[in-house]
Amino acid sequence: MPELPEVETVVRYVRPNIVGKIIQGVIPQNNYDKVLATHTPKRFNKLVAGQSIIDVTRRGKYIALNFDNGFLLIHLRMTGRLLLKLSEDDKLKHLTAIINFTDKASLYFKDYRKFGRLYYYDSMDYINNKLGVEPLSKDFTGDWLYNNLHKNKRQLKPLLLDQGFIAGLGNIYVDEALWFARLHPQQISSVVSRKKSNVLHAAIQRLLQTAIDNQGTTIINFYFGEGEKGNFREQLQVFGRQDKKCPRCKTVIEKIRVAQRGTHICPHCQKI
DNA sequence: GGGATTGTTTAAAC
DNA sequence: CGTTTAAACAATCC
Repeated sequence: MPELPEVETVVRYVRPNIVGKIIQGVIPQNNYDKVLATHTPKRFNKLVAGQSIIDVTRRGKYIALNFDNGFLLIHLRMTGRLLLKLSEDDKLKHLTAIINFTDKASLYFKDYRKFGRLYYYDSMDYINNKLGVEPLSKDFTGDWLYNNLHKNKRQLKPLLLDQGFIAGLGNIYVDEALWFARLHPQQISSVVSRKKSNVLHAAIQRLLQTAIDNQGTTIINFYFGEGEKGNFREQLQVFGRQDKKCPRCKTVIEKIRVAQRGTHICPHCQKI
């Protein structure tokens, strides 16, 4: 379940291995042309073939291969993985695309649920207009969060999950951040106090940065490189810890549903 | 077999 | 209009 820290971990893993390479072609696998979200395979290849990778960056949960002219974006969705080589036991039927380079190297897109997609855009404008603030950028300030929580009248959890509000948060880090700020996920955003908003702001930034430092969180299926796991799981306070005790007050953590998503809360610390 | 799981988009309902 | 809910997408696990 790659969220911002996991995507950043993948970017840092592939960047030194593919910067400078020239794309020869992008080949959908297993008849899954749908993996190319923006163009037909023929058109997609016309746009990316011959392009040199200047840099690999991240915007929200998107990975961006930067060309001199244009961008190839990759979204891992839930189970997507980027591999620099295939191991013996990699199941070929789970491959959805291969990006071939002119030096015979390849970047393999493996995705057993097939939700992950590749996109080509001339500029990042389309994606930038769709996505909200980068939570680790200087634009994401305490003032920004407080003001924008109060511009909306929505439940906190679906608001924080909305990529058009803040780009990159997912189920894990939202549950963790709300617990740190002692905020109930169904609290309406416009009534959050300045004090709690500030705690939430600090928690979001600290969680994301610490998770990146620990190469992300592996719950079930986040791996990068050659099967390496993220180490942040050990630092989770509520996510996946239903029926266990709240680290703060020892109340039993509950798993509830908010906006159709499994949601972990301490019923004592987090009240509406 | 039924239900939950995950992120995002889109459509419909409120 | 703003917000909420549900379905769709795919495959697997319990």
